[in-house]
Amino acid sequence: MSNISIKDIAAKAQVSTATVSYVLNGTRNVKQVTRERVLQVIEEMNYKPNNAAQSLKRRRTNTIGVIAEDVTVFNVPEIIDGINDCADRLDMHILLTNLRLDKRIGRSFDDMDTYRQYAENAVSELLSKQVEGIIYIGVHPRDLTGLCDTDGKPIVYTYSYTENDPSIQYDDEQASYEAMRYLIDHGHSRIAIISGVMDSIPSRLRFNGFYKAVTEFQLPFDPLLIKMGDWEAESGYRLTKELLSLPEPPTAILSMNDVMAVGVLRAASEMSVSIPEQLSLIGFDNREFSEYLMPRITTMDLPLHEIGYQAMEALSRILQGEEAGISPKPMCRLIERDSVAPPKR
Amino acid sequence: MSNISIKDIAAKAQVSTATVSYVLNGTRNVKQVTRERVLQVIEEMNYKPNNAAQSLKRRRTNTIGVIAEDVTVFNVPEIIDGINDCADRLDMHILLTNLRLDKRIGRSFDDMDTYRQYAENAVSELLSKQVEGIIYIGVHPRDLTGLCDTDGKPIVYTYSYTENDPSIQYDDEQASYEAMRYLIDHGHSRIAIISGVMDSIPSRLRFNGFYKAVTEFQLPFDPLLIKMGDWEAESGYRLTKELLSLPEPPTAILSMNDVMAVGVLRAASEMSVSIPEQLSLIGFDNREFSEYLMPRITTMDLPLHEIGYQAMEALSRILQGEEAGISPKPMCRLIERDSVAPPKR
DNA sequence: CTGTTAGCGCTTTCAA
DNA sequence: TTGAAAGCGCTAACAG
Repeated sequence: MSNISIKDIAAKAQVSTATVSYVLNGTRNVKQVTRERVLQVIEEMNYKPNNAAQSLKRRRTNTIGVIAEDVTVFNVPEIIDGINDCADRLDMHILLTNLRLDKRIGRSFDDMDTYRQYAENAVSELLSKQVEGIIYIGVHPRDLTGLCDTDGKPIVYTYSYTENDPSIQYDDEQASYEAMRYLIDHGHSRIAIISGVMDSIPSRLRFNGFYKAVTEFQLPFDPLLIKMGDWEAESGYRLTKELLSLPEPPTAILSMNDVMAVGVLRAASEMSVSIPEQLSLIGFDNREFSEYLMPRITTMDLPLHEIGYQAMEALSRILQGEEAGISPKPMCRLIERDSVAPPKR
Repeated sequence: MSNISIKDIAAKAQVSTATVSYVLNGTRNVKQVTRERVLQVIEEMNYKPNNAAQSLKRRRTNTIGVIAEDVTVFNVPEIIDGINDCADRLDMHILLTNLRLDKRIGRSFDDMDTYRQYAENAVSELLSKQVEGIIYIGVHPRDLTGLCDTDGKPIVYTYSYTENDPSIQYDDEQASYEAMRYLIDHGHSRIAIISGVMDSIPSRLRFNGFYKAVTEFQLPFDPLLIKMGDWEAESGYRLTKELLSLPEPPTAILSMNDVMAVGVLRAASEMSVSIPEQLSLIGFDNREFSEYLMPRITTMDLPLHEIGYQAMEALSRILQGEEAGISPKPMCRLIERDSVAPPKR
């Protein structure tokens, strides 16, 4: 059992506790033989320094807190992984709190009051554990201003943002612009878009990218090709049916997420419209299943790992007293698969 | 900034530090007015107790360590969530370490030496942080005997096991038996099975369940219906082609995971064998995508949340000085969807 | 009901 | 090159 303290080591090695501390931390020159003797005793007794005592004394923990709204939501684990990746390099430690929002409050993210309590408790606990900063991982990009009071400690948001604190997000607008360009490059001009719920940031940004491409490439603009979904497969299904029933149906659909793309697939299949031969499809998120569908769908990969990594970097920079710095937004990357082909004429 | 200590509170509230501590912990009766005064000052100054100091003094941290081999692997987040769920109720805290094994060593889990170092460091760090016990979450069920020396602190394994320590796993054998029964109940008797790699524990156990059903229900036993896959979609694809080319092909396939089931779907589609009309299919794992395939596939849901929950419970019991206790293995649950139908005759 | 005080295990200043 | 000793912020035994 680890009730061995520096004192036990000191006694057994016949030195003072100070000396043990010196060899442990390399804070001072210690005679070679002494050092070796101490090291050996440490080894023998399998001594592990008590981190609580160290933190108390040093008044530093090298630890940051990570608050995840829900670790079971698809984007979160990869972001955590990115944070870990960076933290390992910086020799920082992570204290992870899982708010379990999905299980506890379902999808009602609109009303912050319902989960503010959870967030506050998490922050409070983390602060109590002397973290030097916090990274907050949302499950859905939205404005979280006023959610957490971190008592002056720096906080960085990912996959969400606030008015005052730094936040790391990928470039949604660029992503949908790229997707459109890819479709256009393949010869499409009658391109429909199925959005997520319209009060969501990504929906708006992705629309911007869409419009930008439409404008820039002078595509015929047809409001009938713009459909408002709600992120769920059912809406993709329903809207695709509408789209394909149009007198002049689109030759390609850009779906704002992969889940709705599943609905597109189903609708197309039911209407005997084959993808990609008669209809091209691009999804968003590069969800794991997008690769398993038939056909495997072309989709936008979200730079989740990098978002986490950058969040950790930014926080570290702030901790060093530097500016958060505005590294360029991580970019999405198109994963080319089998759901896009030139339109048949 | 939280450099406010109990002393500051004591001074401002004109009491001793002891009194502050008493009201904070409710360890002793404190006169109503005094308590309120203290509480108010605490509130005013936004005081948060220093956890490091508390732990040091109390010699208890109420904290356990969780070592996840890789948080980005599908089974892990849900297990973590279960641990969290239980830990919240027990008022225990979690220190999570992500080994990042998938990114660092890929799939070479066979050679423990390649990752022992990571595991040892993780344990060592956790011990240093005074965790009272550890839960280890594997990404693949296998024997981990000798991986970690926890220096006498209790450890519970999930999704893996060792010879000497308690471990929580679901019942693989029962699961495949149930799947078989479901198929049999639907009228199938010529049932093929596509396994994972054969040196894996789940493969063997699921085979046992398969045999048990075959024996118990006196199905015609045909070795041609037994195929060894490797967990990947490609193997499901290839083996299904073999199966469907048999003089007397099976009417149903039990695939030992959902990924290989995707291969089954592809092969069947290519050979114009429709599922479930001409071929029934059951998968394993209830991966998210299984619901998005066409048809939505019937699959065995793994009780991941419960595994995590039970691991935490078991650890807590050990910490209380009780026996780990052998609660019954959590059961898998068949998720009925659209890939099973009676065989056509 | 409240206060004084010894220490938890460690780092670090000061002194030798 | 080493040691003595003062605390870091807190809890709890002891005293009143």
